[in-house]
Amino acid sequence: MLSPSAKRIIGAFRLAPSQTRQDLIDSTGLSRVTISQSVQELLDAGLVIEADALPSNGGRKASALAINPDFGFIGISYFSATSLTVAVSNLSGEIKKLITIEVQIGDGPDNALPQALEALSEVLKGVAKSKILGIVIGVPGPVEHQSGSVISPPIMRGWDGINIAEKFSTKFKVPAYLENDVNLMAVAEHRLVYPEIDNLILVKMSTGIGSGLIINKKLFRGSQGSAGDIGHIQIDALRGLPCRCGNNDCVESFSSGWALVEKLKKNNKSIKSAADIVTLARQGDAEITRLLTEAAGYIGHAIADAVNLINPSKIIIQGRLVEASDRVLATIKEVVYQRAAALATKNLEIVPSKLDKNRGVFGAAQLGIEEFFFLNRSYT
Amino acid sequence: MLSPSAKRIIGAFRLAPSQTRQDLIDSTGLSRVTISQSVQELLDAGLVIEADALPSNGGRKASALAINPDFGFIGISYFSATSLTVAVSNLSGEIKKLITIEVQIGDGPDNALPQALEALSEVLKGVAKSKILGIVIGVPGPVEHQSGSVISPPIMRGWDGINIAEKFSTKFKVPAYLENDVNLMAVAEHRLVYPEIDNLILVKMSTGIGSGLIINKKLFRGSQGSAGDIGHIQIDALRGLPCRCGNNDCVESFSSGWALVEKLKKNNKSIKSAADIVTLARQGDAEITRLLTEAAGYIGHAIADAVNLINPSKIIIQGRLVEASDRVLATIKEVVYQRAAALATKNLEIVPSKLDKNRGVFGAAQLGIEEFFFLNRSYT
DNA sequence: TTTCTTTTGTAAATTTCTTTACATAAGATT
DNA sequence: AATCTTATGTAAAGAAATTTACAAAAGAAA
Repeated sequence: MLSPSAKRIIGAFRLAPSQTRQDLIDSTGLSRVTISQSVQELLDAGLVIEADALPSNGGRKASALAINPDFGFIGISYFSATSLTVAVSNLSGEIKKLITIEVQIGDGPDNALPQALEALSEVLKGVAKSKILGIVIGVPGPVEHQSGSVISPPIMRGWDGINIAEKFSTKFKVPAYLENDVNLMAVAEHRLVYPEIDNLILVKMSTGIGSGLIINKKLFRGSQGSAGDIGHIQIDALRGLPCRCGNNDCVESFSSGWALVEKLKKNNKSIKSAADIVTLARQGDAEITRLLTEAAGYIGHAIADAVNLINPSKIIIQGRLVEASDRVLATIKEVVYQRAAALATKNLEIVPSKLDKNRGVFGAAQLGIEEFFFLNRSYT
Repeated sequence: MLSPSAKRIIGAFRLAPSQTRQDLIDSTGLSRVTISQSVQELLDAGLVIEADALPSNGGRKASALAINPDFGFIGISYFSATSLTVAVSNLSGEIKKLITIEVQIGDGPDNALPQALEALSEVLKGVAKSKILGIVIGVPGPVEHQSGSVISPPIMRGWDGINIAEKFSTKFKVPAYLENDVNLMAVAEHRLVYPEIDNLILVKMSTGIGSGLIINKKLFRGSQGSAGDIGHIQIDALRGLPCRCGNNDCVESFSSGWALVEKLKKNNKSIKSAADIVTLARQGDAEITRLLTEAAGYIGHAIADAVNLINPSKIIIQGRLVEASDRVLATIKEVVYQRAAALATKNLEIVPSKLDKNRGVFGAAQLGIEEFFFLNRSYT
């Protein structure tokens, strides 16, 4: 069992991965003596390692300390609508192994769930059982945390009410956490790219439209776990357009990948998926670019609402549709800066994501690491 | 100087104002010995008092402990658009004195500010200087905390950039905190009526429209202090209606008290203020009731957006316009339950305020008490 | 080389809280 | 009245952190 001070030091490493003992004194508020002793305790336990010495500041060189990346590992099982990615992360958040296979999550859990358990156990083969510290499962649907299950998920047909987290925790005998995919992306952007930002929104515009909220540097889930549901904000201009959620006029019912595909199918375009839209837009298809711009406008409306309400200082736009045309991000910016209140946009930046397509997996790693360090505090 | 444990005990009283020593053991996690000793320390310091003994649970009666309400007092200066209320609260949040005078805040600070300082010093006359623990100033405009001033306030003409908090802290030689009026109302509703709710939104629909957000039981101000700006969410159906904020189509531009007054003035009604609307609506004026219902519909749109994004479990509706007709609240409920996503409304309650017209002052008292206990920790 | 400066280690005394143990207060139950 | 039960007080020993004080390592500057 670690001393309380040692735990505080671990906490400090979350905000700054590499720190000298002097840095730790400042960031934890603990005394120099306590830092000295507790760091020794962490070094002995193997949780922290001493990295290379830093260049001198005119005196003795300080030695950089960091969490031992290989102290343990997080297993990740990340579902998108059409694929499953299983991965292993170390305590630095580095993805050590990653396999993606095709899985239709809409076909229900009967195949997908055993497949995920099997695939995860496959990528975890090289890892000693005692070094598996936790598992994070990402899913494209609304998550209820207490029950570890998804509730009325629009695209995860057949998964409603199944305790997904429990399946993993039972098989691997470690804590398992279920989280919404877009929330994980928001965590990734915050922890890896903008850790100093207090309030941030990540908007994903792909097959569906959703967002993840970081409020006061923490993932905010809302009272039912459905916070950030920007895709189902209603736009009156859509006048009765049905959404797959059952309601009408949602941003998603026009501006999402699936909605655009539906619309273009009718106009006898040879379009089957959101990917085709991207391809055609990149080839300069004027009609599609016009449609994308219109779609971006509506998303801009919803984002402007979010800016007025939440007043974040950073919005990250991500998803296939942004990649399709520069007009998309440009239009969103235009609309948000025009529609949202002046004070709220004063220091607001709207930027594309800087992470690659595995951002959800990165976020899962970060979440798993934090759960391990801060909830499951019984590490020896 | 209080011991750390004593401070934790003080913190526990914020969540439950009356607790026995046994309760404190549970709520603080401290040991029985430490509770016993630290409570004695607080009793000696006069910060805590021992109230009457509670009925027995089969053994010795427990004695209820509470913060000593008269240990010190909070000075409050609360501006509305047309009035100034100065008040004194004790540490229980009880308002001991309250004076309201007519002041037009739109006439600028030259008269209003000295008047407020003078009036506050008047109500504080009976209070020993050493017992004034802090001052909270409520204003109907966007507040920037670092600078203690309002920024580009739409109705507080001439106040922009003036360090209001400093004027009070200089005169009374205690910390002074500037806060937005609607934020204070949200604090009041949460602390006094729904302390157990994690996420709550208070919507005020009066001359203007605004909201205050309680997120994870704490007042959420956003990155620039403008969070909760629900009144300037845009409604496309309004098609170019100018708002006093300079933009078009804001909810406020149709649904607020000032907008309705403007509209009704043109239709040659004998209407001068929002109060007249209330009077006529109560008399059953059909046109006004119809207008109010339409206005409520638009506010419902904006609230539905907020519900989708923030997923609170309670929304409190407050303001003159709600009091004008039962149709207002009914319409808001209808629209929100219809427009917001099913999961987000599953456990959502939309209710009228239970506090009286001084709710903002109550909130200021709560804020002042919390600032005193948790920021200004040097109380002897 | 000598003398700074920065960074870290360690011992001793002290403070704060914890656990353990024993004691007492005060009402309920029998 | 005797015996529970609940609530609290207090002393003693130990754990964990702090402050204080003295040292030492290691490079920069003179």
